Amino acid sequence: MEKSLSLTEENYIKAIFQIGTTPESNVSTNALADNLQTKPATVSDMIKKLSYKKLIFYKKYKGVTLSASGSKEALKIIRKHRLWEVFLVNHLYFKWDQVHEIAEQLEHIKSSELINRLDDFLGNPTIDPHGDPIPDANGQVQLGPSKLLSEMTSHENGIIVGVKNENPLLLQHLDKINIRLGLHIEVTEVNDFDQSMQVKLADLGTLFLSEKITSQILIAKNL
Amino acid sequence: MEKSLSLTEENYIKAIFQIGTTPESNVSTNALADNLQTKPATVSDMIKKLSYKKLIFYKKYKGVTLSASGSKEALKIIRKHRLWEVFLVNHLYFKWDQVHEIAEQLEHIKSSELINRLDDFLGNPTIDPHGDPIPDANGQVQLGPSKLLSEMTSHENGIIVGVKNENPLLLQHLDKINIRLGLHIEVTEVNDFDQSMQVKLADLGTLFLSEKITSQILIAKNL
DNA sequence: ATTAATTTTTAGATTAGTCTAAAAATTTAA
DNA sequence: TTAAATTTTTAGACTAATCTAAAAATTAAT
Ligand SMILES: [Mn+2]
Ligand SMILES: [Mn+2]
Ligand SMILES: [Mn+2]
Ligand SMILES: [Mn+2]
Repeated sequence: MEKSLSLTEENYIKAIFQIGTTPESNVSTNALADNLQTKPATVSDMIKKLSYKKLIFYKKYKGVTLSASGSKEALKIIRKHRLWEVFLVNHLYFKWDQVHEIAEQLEHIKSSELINRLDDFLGNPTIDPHGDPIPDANGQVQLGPSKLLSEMTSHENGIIVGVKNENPLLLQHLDKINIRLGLHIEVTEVNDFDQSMQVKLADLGTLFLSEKITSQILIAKNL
Repeated sequence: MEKSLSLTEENYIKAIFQIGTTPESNVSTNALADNLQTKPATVSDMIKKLSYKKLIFYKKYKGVTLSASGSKEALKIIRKHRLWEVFLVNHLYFKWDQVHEIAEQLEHIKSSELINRLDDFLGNPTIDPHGDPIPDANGQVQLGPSKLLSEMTSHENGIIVGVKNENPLLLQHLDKINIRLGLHIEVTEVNDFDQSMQVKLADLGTLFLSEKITSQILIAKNL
């Protein structure tokens, strides 16, 4: 019976998972320190511990990658985080910009019984309020392919399926200009100079968007 | 802006609240150590800290009592604990013997917005699944007066309104013999030798109950 | 009212997680 | 390819929460 991870250990595992683009990509000490708002020296210590526990692979100065058991843990935490976000938005009527911080706490509650019942209660959702996929009880995620709005060219169109990060200020701004998941969007013009765009939203008419925003919006890639 | 309590501090404050019968009663170091499954030496240290923070009154060797701010904190934690228990039973279909441990974790989630929305979502319940009153957002509790079944005499009757503790084995046993909150109960006989009782339950006929059980069941005191 | 038993506190260590400052390794640039 | 810049690790220290062992205070029992 291996002891369950501490809250801190869970946060490290999750950060490694989320920083690494591919499962094999090495995550640097500094990147982790940045993400976890701590100091590189602190990260170095924790890395040794996680490595000893075989949750990560680690070679000095070469960064870390998650082991199979590390990935499994990460997916469990992300599953909990996203299911709680769905609960907060769908049942407690929080806005999408208000839930991340609370979910950061709730994701550490230990009870697989609880999370599976919550999953059922919510109707086994496959995406969270920000369009991120929710891993199932076995850690499987099905993520429809998507691209950034900023990567699209004039006259391309598609459906908004997600936002790249959960910064409350970004989310509030998107609310303000009526951008939300599920909307059909068409690029009408791209300005070469600053990559700003003019787009047309279903029903809502025309909008100008800076690259700062278009680089955060995910569009479904229709296969 | 006073820093929020640590999980450990919260558990101490709650234990002091729950051990003390009246708000003024002094809670001993050993009683706390027992309740919190720790050692008296550890309690002595923590007591100093909580005293320094003015959450408790403390005189060496004389035990502790909660200050006004300490009581307020305790009631907030108890409110959270009991609201989460209602959620787990009413919406996730946990049994009443399965929720205490999970609520022990959930009670430490920090967000008054969350707990007030949860309260509304649940329909502002006044009691938890074990019959314990739920403090409102201002820390007010309204507890209908009750007495122990073991204190009743032959031919007395009343409504079961609570259980004194949340030991899963006790709760499971009560389930097994069909005793639950809201039932009308009448004492038909009390055996002087061991205080065991014969009782009649609405619809469910006659039952024999040992003092071990009757001393855990609360009956409404009809005024 | 002494003595004995119990309770509580202090003293000294330990572990997890954190920090700063300095040393070592790696990467980048001249 | 050597020097400079950057990244990472180590060394040493700190805080919160815990423990064991021993000392001090209180309470109970002769
Ligand atoms: Mn989130
Ligand atoms: Mn999310
Ligand atoms: Mn409980
Ligand atoms: Mn309860």
